[in-house]
Amino acid sequence: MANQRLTTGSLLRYLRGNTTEKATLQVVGIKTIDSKTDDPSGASKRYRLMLSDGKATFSSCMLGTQMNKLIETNSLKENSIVRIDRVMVNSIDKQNGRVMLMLYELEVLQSDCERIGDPVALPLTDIINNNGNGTNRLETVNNNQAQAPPPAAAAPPPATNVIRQGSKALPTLDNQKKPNGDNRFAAKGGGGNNTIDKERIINIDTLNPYMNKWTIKARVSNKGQIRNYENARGPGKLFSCDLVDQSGEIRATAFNAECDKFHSMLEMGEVYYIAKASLKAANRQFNTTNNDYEMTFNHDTIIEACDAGEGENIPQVQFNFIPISEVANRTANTTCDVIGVVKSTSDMQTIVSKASQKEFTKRELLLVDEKASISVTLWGQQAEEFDGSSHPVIAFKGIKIGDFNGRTLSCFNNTLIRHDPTETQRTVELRVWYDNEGKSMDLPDLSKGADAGNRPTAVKTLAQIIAEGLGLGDKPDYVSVKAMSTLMKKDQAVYMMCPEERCGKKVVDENNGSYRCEKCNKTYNNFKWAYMVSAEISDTTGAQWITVFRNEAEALLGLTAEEFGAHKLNQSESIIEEIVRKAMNHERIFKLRAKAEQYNDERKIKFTCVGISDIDWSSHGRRLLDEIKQMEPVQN
DNA sequence: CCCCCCCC
Repeated sequence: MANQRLTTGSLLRYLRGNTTEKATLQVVGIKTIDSKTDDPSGASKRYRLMLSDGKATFSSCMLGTQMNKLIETNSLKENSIVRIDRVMVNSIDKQNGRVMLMLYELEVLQSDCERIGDPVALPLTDIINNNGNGTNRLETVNNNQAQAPPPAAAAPPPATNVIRQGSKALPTLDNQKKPNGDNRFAAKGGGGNNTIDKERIINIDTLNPYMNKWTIKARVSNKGQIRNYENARGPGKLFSCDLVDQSGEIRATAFNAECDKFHSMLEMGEVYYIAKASLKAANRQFNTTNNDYEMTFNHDTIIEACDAGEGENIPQVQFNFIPISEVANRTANTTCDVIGVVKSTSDMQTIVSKASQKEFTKRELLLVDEKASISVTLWGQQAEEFDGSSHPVIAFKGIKIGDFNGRTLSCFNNTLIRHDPTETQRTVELRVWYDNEGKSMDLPDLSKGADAGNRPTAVKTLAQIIAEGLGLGDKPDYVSVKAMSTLMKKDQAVYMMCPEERCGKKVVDENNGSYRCEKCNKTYNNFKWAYMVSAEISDTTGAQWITVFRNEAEALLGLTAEEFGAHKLNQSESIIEEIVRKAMNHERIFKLRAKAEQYNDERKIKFTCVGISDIDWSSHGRRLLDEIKQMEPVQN
């Protein structure tokens, strides 16, 4: 139907820089851009649209690649009606004053339609800087450009070749050398013809490589030291910092001359106006912000300190927290932001780096949230200065995910560590949760081999495991076996464990209400029950003794170590026998870690259970738990 | 254009 109302005049308003309105427009032409990049896969394919507002058309509208599928699925086609949800004006070629509209978000309102009206074409030139009179910019060049000789390195690219991944194909005037004196550095208060336009501040989350003439107002939320490097082009130096505003954050790096200039100027926590820097795709491996792009300060970058009080509305930092349990699902050696309560803190320790033979100091924390706990390593000065004795809420921004013994977190020296951060509601939530219940909860620890149970394993018989010599190598082997538990040392299923969170050692019951931990060299007035179950599992080919710890023992027996320990204390023999009997009468998949250990001069393969699964474990476990609970109330 | 961040 052709009766959709188009937003007359909106194209001109967009081109004049008023890009906030959500106009309804008609797509009157679609062109595929032959990107001529090195990438033949078509991944960088782009579409250029001609849009009509009923009265005017504009033919240089670049469609964001994430919407390519609209065209490829034939949802967006010639004469479709769309609503423009996010658009920006981009000056692509200042020599000739050409501009384009970047379409970042749009919605197809009506796929099939007839052509509406008889619109005329708007010029492709910079209407913003020509006061909307539509004349070619060459006739009204501004002073900067009038004095500038044509830059040798920047022949205007053909319009169809302009938008690509990466910035190399996108020379803008901002990247070219300005001949008229040193206007690269605007001192506070400004001066000259290259001061910052504070009236047109844009949000950090809208920055992209295809725009220029932007200014951001941002706080330095993290600042690195100057580092030296050496590569094929010789030695160099750099520093990086993170910049935030209310919309988001971005990483920025300065090399060599800019490194010297801006490292001394930018202060951690202060707010600055920043204009004219290069933008490129963020390197996910090293970028701890959530921005798709990162910034490089260049020759033309202008940074001006914000006057006192002017930056009050700019946040201190942007966190993108993931729950601790989610760390288990993330790729190792990437970074993330987490927040939690410090449940325990180790003393300072010293290690020697294998690579450099240098000594490093460290401290380990156990960080907890409502669902899980994880080991966090602090290094050097950060470790020395850390005081976790009051169980503070700590936020980490840009912390590295490691995969030792499950999942761990390890601080970089640019990891931001914040005690009781005020910018997030989580601080209060976690404080209340921890003080009321969290401090006495026993949560799954991602740093205690949690991921071992998740790795894919082959299913083999017990005879195959022995015949193939699994576990005899230097590294452990993981294998699954379909088997039934046939024997269990029920009297030794639980032991009294040191109450210290990171210890795990067996304590000696001194039979006077105190319990001695030799590892901690301390005497406690309490202990924790912990599982270490020796069980024999059997299949049709053989039998094997295995050791079953916490999570798997809970799955095997259907109750917690604390509950089991309570029955043991009560000397409820019949209940324990019933629990064990129920655990033994059906087949399950046991996931095992096989690893040879030396016992005097005998090499023996030790099998540790790292996972137990059942055909329908959840309903079975609940049934088992319900039955046990009906027998006798569990005492805590 | 860097990108090291350590050990069990």
